[in-house]
Amino acid sequence: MKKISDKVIGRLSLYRRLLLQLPQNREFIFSHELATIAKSTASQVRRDLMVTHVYGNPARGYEIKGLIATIGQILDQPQEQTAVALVGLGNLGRALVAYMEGGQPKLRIDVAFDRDPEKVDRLYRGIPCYPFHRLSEILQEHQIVTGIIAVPAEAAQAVTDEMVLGGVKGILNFAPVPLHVPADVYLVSIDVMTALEKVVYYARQNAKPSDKRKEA
Amino acid sequence: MKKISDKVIGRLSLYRRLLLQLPQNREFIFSHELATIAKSTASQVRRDLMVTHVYGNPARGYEIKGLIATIGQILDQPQEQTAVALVGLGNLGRALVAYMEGGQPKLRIDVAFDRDPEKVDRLYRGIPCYPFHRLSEILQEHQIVTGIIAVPAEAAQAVTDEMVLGGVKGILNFAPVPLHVPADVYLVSIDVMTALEKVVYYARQNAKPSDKRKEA
DNA sequence: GGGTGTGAAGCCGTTCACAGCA
DNA sequence: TGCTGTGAACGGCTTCACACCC
Repeated sequence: MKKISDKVIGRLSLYRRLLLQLPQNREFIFSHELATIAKSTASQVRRDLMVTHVYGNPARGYEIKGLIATIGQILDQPQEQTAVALVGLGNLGRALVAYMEGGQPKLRIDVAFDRDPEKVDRLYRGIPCYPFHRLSEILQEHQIVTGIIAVPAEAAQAVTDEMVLGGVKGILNFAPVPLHVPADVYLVSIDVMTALEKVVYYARQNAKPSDKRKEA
Repeated sequence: MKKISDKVIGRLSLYRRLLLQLPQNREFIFSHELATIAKSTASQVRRDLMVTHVYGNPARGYEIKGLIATIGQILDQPQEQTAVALVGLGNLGRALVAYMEGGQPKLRIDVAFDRDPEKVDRLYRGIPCYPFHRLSEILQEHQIVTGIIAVPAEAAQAVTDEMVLGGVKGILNFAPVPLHVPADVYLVSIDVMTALEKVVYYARQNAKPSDKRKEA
């Protein structure tokens, strides 16, 4: 299978989620319809779907079942569930646990880690929680290759290093620090403060022109 | 001031945060040094800093104070604090409150909203919480132009519409749904499940080659 | 010599536009 | 006729490369 770009993978994940929400009896969908619900364009959707090799029919559109199945083949582990490790069980960590319970059933948070002795060696919503110092050991033991970092900035690089030691190859980071990882580890950082600053900046730009309050 | 791109705004925000963490007595920094801590490249940094019109000196680098001040002029509201509204006080919402307490002091969550009558009409960490139906009213009253959506997917579009009605021009969305907003509203969506699926995908790709466990 | 500022090139992702087909 | 699949054009961002300067 050739390389599929980052962006396309992200959109395929979105398309699948949207397709799964369609009425069960719905069989086909046109690119422009999927584009509408994904807030995208028809060309973009067609381009993206090319990588699935699910071909649409000009009269009917794309077969929904086929798309869902093929996107699953691309994104999901062939077998059962994929185990993910979560480090940090603060508000953010707990929000993520809730998120996952609703979402993709193929992904499961298998183990959690926290610094707080109160949380360690207990279950949180069925997830066992261990202390930081057992990180790499337990990741190796469970053969986990994906980790989520939900700890404060100061701890993030140390946690990352332990994860890498434990054999993790993909990290989703919520700490507001640029992390250093080896070349064979894929890192996605979600920087909430930066995102918010962007929004504030553009909100201001857009609010300015109509300074004399446009609301009636 | 000419248009500054999305990406550049994001990096300026990051650069400022990193510069603020430098030792107080540090006066100058070279582009390659800033690049190292930002996990970027020297050319990228120099390109980005061009928009600030803070010029570096080949012998010394860039003056840190000047950079921080100029980035502040670009990103921050000229006067005091910028008020932000938060909708949804679940785990995610509370995590965001905590985030903001640590971060940028220029940004402050002024009001919160929740569906839960238990939370409504009380203070959470000093932030007053109102019911959903007062959203647009209160946003207008407080002249708030920036909102954060931290509610479940089902409620997100309705909340968005109310925000827009209330005069919001920038939205940071954490609900896993593509939202529809008018052209003059700037929207950033952070889709955690999609980000995680990306990470899982690439983690698998990277883990595969060394299937016969490389750890000694 | 080593770093900056910046045109120019390169790269990638998106959009256009159109032939082919149900 | 209206939609698909896709080569080609376009546009934006990043990287290169080099003249200029301390």
